Amino acid sequence: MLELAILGLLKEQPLHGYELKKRVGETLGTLWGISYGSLYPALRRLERDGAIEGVEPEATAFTAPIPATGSLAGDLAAARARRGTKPSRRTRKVYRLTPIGEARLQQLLLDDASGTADDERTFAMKLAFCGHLEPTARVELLEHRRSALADRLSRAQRLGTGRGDRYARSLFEHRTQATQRDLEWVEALIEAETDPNSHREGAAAS
Amino acid sequence: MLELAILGLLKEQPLHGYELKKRVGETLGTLWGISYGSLYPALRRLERDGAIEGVEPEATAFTAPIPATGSLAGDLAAARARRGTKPSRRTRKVYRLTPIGEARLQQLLLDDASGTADDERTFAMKLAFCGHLEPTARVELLEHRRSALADRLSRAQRLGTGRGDRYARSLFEHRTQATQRDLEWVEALIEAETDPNSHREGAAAS
DNA sequence: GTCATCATGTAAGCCGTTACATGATTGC
DNA sequence: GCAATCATGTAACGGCTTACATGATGAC
Repeated sequence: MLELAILGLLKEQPLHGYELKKRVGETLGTLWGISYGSLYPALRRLERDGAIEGVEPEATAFTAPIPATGSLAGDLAAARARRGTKPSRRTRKVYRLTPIGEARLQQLLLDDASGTADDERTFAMKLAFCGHLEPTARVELLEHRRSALADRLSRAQRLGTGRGDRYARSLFEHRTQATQRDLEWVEALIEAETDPNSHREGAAAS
Repeated sequence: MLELAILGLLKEQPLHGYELKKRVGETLGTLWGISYGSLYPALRRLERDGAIEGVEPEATAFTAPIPATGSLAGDLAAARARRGTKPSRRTRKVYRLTPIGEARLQQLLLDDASGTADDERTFAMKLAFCGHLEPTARVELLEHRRSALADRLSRAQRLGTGRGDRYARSLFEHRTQATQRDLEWVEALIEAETDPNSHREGAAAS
């Protein structure tokens, strides 16, 4: 999951750890807040495995490329000096996805994590980054989710109103309804995917 | 969390591990399926701490109490022989809540687990067992949840439509709506709690 | 007598967290 | 120069899962 988040975000643009953490918070909202204690070790691991690599500081966030002198620290200082305004932050390490990392991302997006606890989070992550998937694979992901939700729903409906006191029952009902809405949502996503009309950029999703 | 589930279920009636696992699945539905690898160690831990204790086999599931001979295995066999029908299963250990366990349950139900990841699960568990709480404490639990959800919602609304491509945005929107519904649900629960009319047994919750 | 199910347990490991420690840069 | 924030990192630990091992019972 952590890997998926990191690779997915780096696919869009190079980032450093601190920023990465913030983005995960924005993308997954309340669903997940990663901690530095897991993030930084993960970054080093991914770098060791060749999935990500550091980028030269001055290439980071500015559209105009600046010729390097060979000294990293020197270049950084120079780049800062050249602009009068808000300099980039300091010793941060900006990472970028390598081809190996791309492959790894595809793999993580594809592989069947069903049956795992924490289905919700995993699917949310996958959905957030499924734009990097081929349309076919994307539909497959959505269909898979749909069938999982449909199963869950029918199981819940077979159980009726649930057991326990009114609190437990209310919980059960509320969850069942939530599942139903999740299902409808996923079905709408699938339809949007299938219907070529809604594929135009800027089309609003319900 | 595991402890909460165990103590909450045992509060209602004595059960053995295997059955406990099934009940958690029924109560929490898709939210959580515990595994034996965590359940049994937890049971032993709770027994060691005096929160739960084993019950005599024949007292387990039958209304008519049968005098014990002193030999557990003997009593079990005897009890089985006395009935012609479906005998109880074998070497299962049936546990019951002790006063210490009750206190522990109250404590777990009460203490502020906000800020923790996995808020959802924890609240779901607490709600499922909040029938064992005093009305005041119950309302407090609900109010606490309400304020957490309200915060979350307003933060989401301040962010607008969310970042990223249409998948990420759709996820964001869907989650925001889910939060809104959670909030309405909790508010309804609070109102039902406050209104003395709806406290009659058998009253239907919307 | 053997298979499926019920039932309990252990060992290893994963994936993350908390708490802590440290350093760079900017704003005042 | 001092505080706030940005930024990176490490160590210890926690809770749960998976995979494995074992045994009892009932159905056939």
